[in-house]
Amino acid sequence: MRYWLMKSEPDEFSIDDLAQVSGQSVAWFGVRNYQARNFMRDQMQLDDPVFFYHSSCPQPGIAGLARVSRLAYPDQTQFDSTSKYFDPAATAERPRWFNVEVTFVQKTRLLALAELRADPAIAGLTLLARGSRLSITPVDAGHWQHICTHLLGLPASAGGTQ
DNA sequence: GCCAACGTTGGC
DNA sequence: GCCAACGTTGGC
Repeated sequence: MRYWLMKSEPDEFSIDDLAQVSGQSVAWFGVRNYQARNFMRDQMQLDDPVFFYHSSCPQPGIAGLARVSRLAYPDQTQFDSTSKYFDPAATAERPRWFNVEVTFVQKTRLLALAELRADPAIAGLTLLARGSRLSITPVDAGHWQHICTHLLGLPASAGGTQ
C-alpha cells in the first residue's frame, strides 16, 4: 500500500464535488505531466489512500481523504478534439496519458499549506520540496500517519487498512 | 499580477 | 545531445 497526495483546483473540482458523488468512482483525467502519469500508471494500487489537496486557490491545503477505486487506464480526454486535454499525438493503439479513478472517503478540516510547512515532523513531504509543482506526489507512511493523527485528529487507521 | 522553478520543444 | 526559448504551475 502506498499513500498519495493529489492536487485539484477547487474551482474545477473540489472535495465538495467529490463528496457530492460519494460512492461513485471518479476519473482523475487531465494529468499531462509524465512523472505524475507514471505514478498513476505504474504505482497506484487499488484502495491506496489519498490526500485531496486544494491548489491555486485562496486557501491551499489538504481538504479531505479519498482512495484509489480503479487502476489506471487511458485518459479518454486525450482522444477528444473538443477537450482542452486533447493530445493530437495520442492514438488508441498508443495512448500517452492515463488516469486512475478515486472515490470519496471523508472531508477534513482545511489543513493549510502554511501549517504543513510549519511542522518539522513532515519536513520531507514531497509537496513541500523547493520548487515542487507535481500534481500527484507520494506520501511516506510515517508522514501520512503524522498528518492524520497529529494535524487532522483522525484515528490512526484513517485512510489505511481496515 | 509577479515570478521562481521546472518541464517541453525544436533548431543545430 | 545541447541548450535557448517558451510554456506552465502555483504560492504569494
